[in-house]
Amino acid sequence: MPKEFESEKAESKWYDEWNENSIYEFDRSSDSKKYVIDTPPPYPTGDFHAGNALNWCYIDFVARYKRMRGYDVMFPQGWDCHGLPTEVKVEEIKGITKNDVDRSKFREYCKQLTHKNIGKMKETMGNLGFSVDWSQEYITMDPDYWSKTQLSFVEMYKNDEIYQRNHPVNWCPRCETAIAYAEVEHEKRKTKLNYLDFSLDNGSIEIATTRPELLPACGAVAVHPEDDRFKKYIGKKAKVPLFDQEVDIISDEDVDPEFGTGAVMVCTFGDKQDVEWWNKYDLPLRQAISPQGKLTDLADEYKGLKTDEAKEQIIQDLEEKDYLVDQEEIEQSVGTCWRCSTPIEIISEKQWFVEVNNDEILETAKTVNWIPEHMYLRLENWVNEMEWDWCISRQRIFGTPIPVWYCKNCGDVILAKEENLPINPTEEDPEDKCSCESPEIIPETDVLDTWMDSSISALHVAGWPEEKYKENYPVQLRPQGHDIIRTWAFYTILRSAKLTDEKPWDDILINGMVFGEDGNKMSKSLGNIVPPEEVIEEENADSFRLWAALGGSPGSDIQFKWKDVKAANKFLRKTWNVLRFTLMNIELEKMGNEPEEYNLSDKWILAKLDEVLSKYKKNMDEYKFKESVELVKSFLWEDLADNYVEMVKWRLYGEKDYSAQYSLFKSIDSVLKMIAPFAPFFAEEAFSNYSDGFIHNSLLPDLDIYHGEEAINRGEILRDIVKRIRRYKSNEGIPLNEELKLVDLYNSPSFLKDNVKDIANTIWAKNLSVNEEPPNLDEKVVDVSPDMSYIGPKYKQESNEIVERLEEMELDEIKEKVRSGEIDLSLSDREITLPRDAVIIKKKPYYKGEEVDILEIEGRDIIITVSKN
RNA sequence: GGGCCCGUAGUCUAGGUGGUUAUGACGUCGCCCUUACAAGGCGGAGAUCACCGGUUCGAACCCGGUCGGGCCCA
Repeated sequence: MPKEFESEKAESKWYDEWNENSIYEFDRSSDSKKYVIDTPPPYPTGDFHAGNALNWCYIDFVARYKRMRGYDVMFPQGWDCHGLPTEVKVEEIKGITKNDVDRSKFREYCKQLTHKNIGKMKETMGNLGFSVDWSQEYITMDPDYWSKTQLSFVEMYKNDEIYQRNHPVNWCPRCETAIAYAEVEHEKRKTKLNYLDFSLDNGSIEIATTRPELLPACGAVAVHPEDDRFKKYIGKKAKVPLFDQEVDIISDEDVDPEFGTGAVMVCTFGDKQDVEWWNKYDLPLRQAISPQGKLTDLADEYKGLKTDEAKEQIIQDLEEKDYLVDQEEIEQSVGTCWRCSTPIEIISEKQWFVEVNNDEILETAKTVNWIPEHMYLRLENWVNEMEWDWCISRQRIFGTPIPVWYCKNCGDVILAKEENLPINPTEEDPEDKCSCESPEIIPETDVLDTWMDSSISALHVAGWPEEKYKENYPVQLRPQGHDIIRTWAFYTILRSAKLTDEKPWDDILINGMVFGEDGNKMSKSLGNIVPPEEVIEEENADSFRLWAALGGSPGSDIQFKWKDVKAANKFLRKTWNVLRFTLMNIELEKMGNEPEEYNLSDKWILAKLDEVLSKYKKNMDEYKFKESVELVKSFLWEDLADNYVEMVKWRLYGEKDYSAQYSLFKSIDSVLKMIAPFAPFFAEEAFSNYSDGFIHNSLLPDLDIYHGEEAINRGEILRDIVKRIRRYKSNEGIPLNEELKLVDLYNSPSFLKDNVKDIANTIWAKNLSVNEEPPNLDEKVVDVSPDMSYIGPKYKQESNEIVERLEEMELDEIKEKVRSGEIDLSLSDREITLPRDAVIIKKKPYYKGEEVDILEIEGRDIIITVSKN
């Protein structure tokens, strides 16, 4: 076995071997229990970053672990291709706009770019060793997939869960498309609050607005019903400056009297609040902004100006005509397009919507097991403030086509037939004519929001729409980041509830965000990005994965730290060396048979291993990766390497003792299997030094050779003695392989008599005696202190006084009382007698005669005396 | 402004159901090459458990408040 683990060699070798041998392939028809994962289909940006990597590490830990527990695991990988970023990128690369080429050409460009990006990301996934079953790969831009998206649309349309109507939508004037509420980001920006005079029949009312360019869209002025300044105007009319429309003065509780003047104008539409009031008070629809972000006919002379140009111009005119009373700089939160940061507008357009049923979503979400639990609250919170239905139409090209046409004659919607899907209405005609018999149709050119594709990923991987999808549905696991709970998790639950009346998954495992070493969220602009590739190059893939496991628990954000990666590497090195030691000292070919007898130290390590294995399984079942790795690490390092190996060296070297060989082998083999899900390359490489086949194809052992308290307790006594003497030697500057003349144990449990050789040979004692009786030494009581865990619950309020009395007493006096067995105390209102248990007695042995050292073991009665030579 | 999470040595961190001496890692200091590993072993120093108040015989832990940080949203 090589001296060191060569990660580069292992990484380049095993990933290919695993795939060539198809060891991660899911077999739908097999009898074994299934474990299906609804892997996130990432957006193919070409960059698989550290945040993705954390998410995928969690998935891979689970996938590999479940396989080793006998599950047939499906770890698929999809790609959520459609959407704006690719279109924008294509326009940039090709130096065109989407309207310069025909639709199919543009789609083709988008597909090419997407394929290229997918290739890059797959490479990183491979480098990190993810056990994806590539035979299950899906790409949402492939007609195969979008036929499913379209089918879901058709089904939901038929169930009246999708409808089309004029409705205010969030609109990006740059991208010229509607966007969903969830795609709106909020940025703090500085702007001017303008104080304007609206004239009344007699006098005027002063309102404050940040958007004077919306004056032509003004449909009302609103004040608080209790506002004494304005009460008298409620129900009257006000005249909008420059545009002269007369609008009602209405009152509403939601007006903040503290903001501006306490009077606001209500427009079509400045913000969500306007939409609400427009609905509530049935205000006129005054659309002053076009889909291109320019002012419309309503704006008279300002028509055709962009909003910011219009704003400037209008302010200037207001000033000239004395309507502008004052201006004030304020900070404001502006809704912007998630893609291009352009401030969004709310405009009324004919769009397609999915009905959002809040109760149904929450009810379904509640039946899912959220890890960590509190992440459910984020969804609940989001759902409870949902007021609009989900706008699913996008005025773009690269997206799943909406499978409908309109009749030119009567305007009816002609829905595509299920059996004709996938279909692109801009390229194909419907099978049947409209019911009005008119032959002329207009294809729908809008495409679907990309969340319509990705929100059926769970259904897709389960095999929907084939009937047998039900065998795998709900799927077992959805892993995802907490940043997309309000989108992907939300939409998936919504769609699952509508299409199947079921929850999409049993468990949802949430991962946090990745921060850079400076403590900020990794981002290009902060320059704190560490790409996974860099870590693999500097250290190795397994150490990166161990960082992901150890850096934090699911749900919590996790900071990238090089020193964690390096520490992980040390753990691997230590494991490698223990295996190397093992293989150098065992007869590998014999390992199939269980030895007939075990030594106490063997029973101890095997019982300990049994305990570690069962805790490990419990942790892994609960997605506690950090705890799992820590558990294995401390077993490997402390129990196995620092103690067990030291205790069995003499048996391995001298007697070639089989039970020691076997126990050592079982231990390190189990350790490797437990770290295999976390460090797959390392584990496979290590495994190949002593076994055929793949470690990732093997099962986690169910050890039941020795277990239980007794073996562990007794073994720990043995370990403590050996450890104590090794520490003694180290402290005394005695080389560990130097002999000690005489070692005597006192107050020893009798079973240790069977372990004289173990102890003597481990610590190099020429002579060793084990005595049950106390040493012929004097013991000095050095301290008597109250035992609060006894006194507290028993004496409650009197506890403090008891402690005071005890502390007042001289050591000699209390010693005397302890000796007599009765610690009588006089409290303020009564006399009590404490039993011996109420105090903790610390003794120190000492020796009057020759040169021996006396060692104690913390927490044990055993006394060790040592004569060096 | 709202919801959720979090404040424990220089840094990161463990601490079901309250029990007095708070865990581990990195770093730091000292000693030691021990037939796998000095990228190792043994040991030391380093914490008023953010702050204030309450419940309790007893609070890092439970309750209330304050301050600070993070995420998501308005």
